[in-house]
This record gives sequence, C-alpha cells and structure tokens, in this order.
Amino acid sequence: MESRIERIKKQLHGASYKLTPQREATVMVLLENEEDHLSAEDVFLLVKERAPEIGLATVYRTLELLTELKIVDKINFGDGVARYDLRQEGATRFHHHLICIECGSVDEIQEDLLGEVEKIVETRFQFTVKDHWLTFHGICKRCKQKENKKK
Amino acid sequence: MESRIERIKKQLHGASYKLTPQREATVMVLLENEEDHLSAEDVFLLVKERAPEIGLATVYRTLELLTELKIVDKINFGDGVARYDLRQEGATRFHHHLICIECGSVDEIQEDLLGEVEKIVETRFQFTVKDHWLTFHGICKRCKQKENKKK
DNA sequence: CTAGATGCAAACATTTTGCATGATT
DNA sequence: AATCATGCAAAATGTTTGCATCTAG
Repeated sequence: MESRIERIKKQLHGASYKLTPQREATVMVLLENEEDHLSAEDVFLLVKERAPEIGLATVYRTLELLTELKIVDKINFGDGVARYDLRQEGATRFHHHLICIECGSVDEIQEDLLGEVEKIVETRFQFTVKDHWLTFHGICKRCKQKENKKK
Repeated sequence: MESRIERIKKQLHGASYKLTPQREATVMVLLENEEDHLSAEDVFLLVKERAPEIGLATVYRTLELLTELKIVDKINFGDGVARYDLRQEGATRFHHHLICIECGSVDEIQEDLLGEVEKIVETRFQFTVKDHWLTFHGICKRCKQKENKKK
C-alpha cells in the first residue's frame, strides 16, 4: 500500500518538479497538521524545526506549487492571512468550513452538501461549476454547551 | 418614499456616527456601483472624483464602519485584495457569487439557495448558522457561448 | 464647545521578486 | 553539466496607526 506522502511526491515528479528536501519537509508538515489551517508563517516555523535552513520565500513558493497541483487549497478567512488546507485525495470539490464567531474555531465538513444547489446553478444560471467554496459563520457546538452550563 | 441612501444615513446616525461629507460620498459611490466588487483603492479613486481631498485612510475607516453596521460585506476572492459589496436591504445572509475562471467575471446570486443545507448543518453538526459565504468557480454563460461559436 | 473624524505620513504585515549560490536529475 | 530550486535581502502590496488639525452635532 502506497502512502499519501509517496503519492504526493509522485505527483510532484509527474509534473516534473524536483523533489527537494525542503519540498518534502513542507508536505510532511501539511500532512501532520491536516486538521489545522496553517498560514505560510505557521508552515515556515514548523518546517524550520526539521530543516532549519529553509527560507520563508521557499515555503511560499512551495505552497504556491502545491496549490497549482490542487494538492492544497489556499483559503482566506477574512483576516489578511492566507491559509493552506490539504484537499482530500480524489476530491473534485473543496470541502466546507464552519467558523465559530465566539471562539474562532474552524471545523471542516468533508461531505459535499451542495449537489442539489450546483444543479440549480447549472440550469438556472447556465454556469458550469468546477469548484465551490462554502463557509458558515455561527456558533459551534462547544460554545453552545458552554452557554448552557452558565444558565 | 424614503431612498436607500437616506436609510443608510439614518443607520449611521442611529449608531451615533457623524455624517461627514466623506462618508456620504463613500456610500454614494458604493450605491452607484452596486454591481461591482470594488476594492478600497477603487472606492478611493471614485470618491476622489467628487471629494478630491479625501484620504485613503478615511476610505478604509469608512468601509470598516459600514462593514460593522452590516451595510456592506468585506469579501476576499483569493487575490490579496479585500472587496466591498453592498448587502441587500433586510437580508440576513450574504448573497452568493459565481466567479468565471475564464474571464474573471463575478456575478451575484441574490436568492438564498442554502435553506436546506443550513438545516443539515444545524442538526447534524449542532452549529447555529448566522451567516454564510458561498462562491462557485466555473465557466459563465457568456464564455460558454463564445466557446460554442468557435466550433 | 467637544467628541469624534480627517488627512497625511509613517509604520506594519504579508507576500513577491532579483540575484548569486547550490542541489537534483 | 544544465536546469531548476534555494536563501537572503530588498521591494512591492495592502492595510493600519499616530498625531495634529478640523468639523459635525
């Protein structure tokens, strides 16, 4: 069984990009922090732990590369910082996010909830959907529980 | 019949903000370009036409204010620039966008297509939805017509 | 009259780029 | 060996802030 990291490496190779230690370390960091939504700076600091000589510019260049190859998605939650999120293997659409306006947590929804909605968009607006970006703002489960305990 | 601009002015007043000529000019520009998705710089240049002494910082401060009052929404389509979009009067949710990956056009969908999806999120993830942000990437009607003509 | 708003310039934060050096295929 | 990738520093971009001045209420 081939591991996820190996497949990503092959993807890089396949697109005729060199497999440098810096790129490898960056991919590893992304895999190990799949739950998080790391900024370039975050990735830089984590990569630095295992490859201290790496420069921030290289991280930016690698993340751009991975975005191009659709291995990661670049997201922007409104603060001025770009974050990078691994795409599920084989997924044709980006996953959804739940952002809590109380605690700032970001949860992911892997299921695609937009099948019907995309059909409507395709027929009613004659727009061929290639990808989607859906984010909900609201109150998360955990904060609601906290609220209830107070009462 | 009260005009939209007057109601916005009252909202400003109501929140005890002063109604300066600069703020008025900024709101006018937003109303006159409701279809567009103007950046702060865009707004600045347009406001400058009618109030040449205005400074960019004031535009930023006004746009922040209007965002706070939910008169406009601050959006980020992935390029590093924040754009500002008037919210429909009385709308509790932000409207959706269709971004064409061919020509870069941004169309708006005012109808709320997410009623059912929000219900699922509320029950399945116990997340109370306050607002949503939905963007589709794909090929717009116009670009598809151009494609067909070529054949 | 006074709190709040403005314009300007400087500061900030993030991201991009130029270039000489270094490493991968 | 040749091409592509890297690190560093400088530059570019977009946004925010400090402060003296001004103005709407």
